[in-house]
Amino acid sequence: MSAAWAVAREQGLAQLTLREVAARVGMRAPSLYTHFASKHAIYDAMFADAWTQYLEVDEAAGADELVGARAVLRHSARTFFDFAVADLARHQLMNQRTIPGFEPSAEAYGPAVAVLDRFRSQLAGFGITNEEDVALATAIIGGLVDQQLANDPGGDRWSRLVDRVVDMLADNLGLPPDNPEETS
Amino acid sequence: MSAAWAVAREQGLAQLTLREVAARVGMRAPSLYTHFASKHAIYDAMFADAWTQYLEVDEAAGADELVGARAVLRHSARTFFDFAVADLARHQLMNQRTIPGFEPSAEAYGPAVAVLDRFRSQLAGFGITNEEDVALATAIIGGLVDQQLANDPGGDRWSRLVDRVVDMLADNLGLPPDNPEETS
DNA sequence: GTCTATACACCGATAGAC
DNA sequence: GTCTATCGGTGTATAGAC
Repeated sequence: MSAAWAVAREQGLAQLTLREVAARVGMRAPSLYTHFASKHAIYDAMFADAWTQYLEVDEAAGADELVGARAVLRHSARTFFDFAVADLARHQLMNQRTIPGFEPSAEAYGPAVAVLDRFRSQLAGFGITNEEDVALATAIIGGLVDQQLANDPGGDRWSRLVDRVVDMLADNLGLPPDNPEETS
Repeated sequence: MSAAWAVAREQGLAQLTLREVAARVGMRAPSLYTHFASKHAIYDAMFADAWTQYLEVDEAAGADELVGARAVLRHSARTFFDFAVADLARHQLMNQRTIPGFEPSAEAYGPAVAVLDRFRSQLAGFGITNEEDVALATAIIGGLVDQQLANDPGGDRWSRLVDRVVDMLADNLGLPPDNPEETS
């Protein structure tokens, strides 16, 4: 698995080959079929691994301990953005349909669903329960990530917009400013 | 070219093969090298073709003839969204980095730059000249498109959010409501 | 069980005959 | 300009050694 991640990072997710992964663990390509049913099964395990990684990162980030809806959302968005931008191959696997014909299995989707549920309940804590609002929030943050990786990899042209976007979203959702005596 | 588009639509952009394209025009694969230097050269021509298509669609849509900044932006956003969602393979080529190692040539970028310049001058007409605001607008609409195609292809879960997102953006940009006697 | 050796069908690309 | 033949690469399958 870690060999597979290394190859994906170095050569690109789609350029991952069984022969290269096998070579890094001192094997020949066909031997991998003892452990994985196919190349897609490797992607599947990586997909689950990546979302499990993020679930732990998100829990460790402790956004829930902050005071104020906007502060919590800003922190969650920043955590997601930074995690996604830090590893292009991982992000392509987690959030895009880069690999032709690859669809994660139901088991692999488990941790991804857990992450989304965490976000949903976070929003619910601020009275946001509408599914449409959740879809809006994920789309907007995802849009920033995609633009950053596609058009300014390694830079910060869209990274600098994360806080602004969260506040824009909070305004649209009708969330009050965190500090009551402030007016926007 | 039209054969290439047909293959990309039917089998996926990345599954496009020279043999299949050649077969559809009554040739063998190597003969294509007389007309294109490589497979990437075909992608390059398709990239330019797609953005040229959109440039024409956008000009024909006539958003500029509408009255009111928000109405214009809503119309432009809808035009872009519908065009992108109508053809997954085309959108992957135009707006994502789906093909490993493929980077459009400077010539192929021409029409794409023209489209962006059109959008930029549209915003400038409403007093929006900050590059950051342009980046924000493109990221947000792009985010909707990606979510729609990835998580609800053929549906309308994010399509329904286009107007709302444009108004959210307009609020953030400080654009007044189109109808002066209305208050948000 | 675990791995190797071998094979197959496909890919993009090139060389050279016509 | 198009062909055939071929090369090195890929994912994948299977037979058989240990």
